Amino acid sequence: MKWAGLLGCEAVLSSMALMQANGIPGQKKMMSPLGQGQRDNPESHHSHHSHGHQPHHHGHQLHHSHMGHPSNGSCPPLLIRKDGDYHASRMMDEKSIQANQNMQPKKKHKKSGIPNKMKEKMEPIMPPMVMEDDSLKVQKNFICDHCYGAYRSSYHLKRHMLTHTGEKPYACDSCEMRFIQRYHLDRHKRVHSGEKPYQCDRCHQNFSRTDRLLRHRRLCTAGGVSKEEIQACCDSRASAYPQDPPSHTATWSPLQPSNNRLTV
DNA sequence: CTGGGGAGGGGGCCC
DNA sequence: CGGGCCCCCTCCCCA
Repeated sequence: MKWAGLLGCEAVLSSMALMQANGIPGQKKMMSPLGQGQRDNPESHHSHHSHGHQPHHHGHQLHHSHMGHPSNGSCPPLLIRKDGDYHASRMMDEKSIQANQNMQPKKKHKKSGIPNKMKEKMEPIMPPMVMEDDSLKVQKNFICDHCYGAYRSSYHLKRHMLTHTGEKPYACDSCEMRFIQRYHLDRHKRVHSGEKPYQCDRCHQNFSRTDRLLRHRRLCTAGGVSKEEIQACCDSRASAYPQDPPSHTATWSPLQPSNNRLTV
């Protein structure tokens, strides 16, 4: 499909339109479409809570005025192309994208080898998802007008847009840090609390982050290392982290159970 | 190594 | 029931 470079401004929805349609998580005084699942309000993070489940606010105000994006407002800051928005090309929606992905080996998690920031700088001219054989590519219909980054859903695009606007909806109530993604805020909070709820079941080493634990486990189990070797490794670590194992027998686990889906 | 940041993707919820 | 949107988890990069 070669539509991406062909559209004029009139053929796209602006980010404002997108935001009006969907809401941007955490624009000050508003929260995402609480009508949609009415999840957390970022501002509610200022209140104390224990992990995770904030009171839901139901603000729905959109915040139009201060995006401060660099495109001067003469053109829409986003190029949004979806079914119906652009009739000439049949753009795939999220499900179709996923279905399409099933046609190929799943490429779990990006990695072009190009640093993300570099990619943004590299792709201002031609959108990245214009491919000769799009059947082999993940369809990403949501294009950022700032960097031409392509995203699979409006949600991912909106999230990405915050990196341009500098907006960080999720504020830490213990320090001045703010985050674009809520999960990053929750992750950050453990810096303050010092908690390391993720524990390796083998060596009982504790981690504050799931990805650290997972990486640890991968390293432990990578490359045909024998069980004995792993055990030896973990035993040595265990001496440095002489904590008692958790009572449960999960392969890993947050000491405070959560709804994560990690399976090792 | 630790912490922050950007992004991919699964799955749940609502319409 | 399916689509759209979103949350959450995970991954990886970088400082």
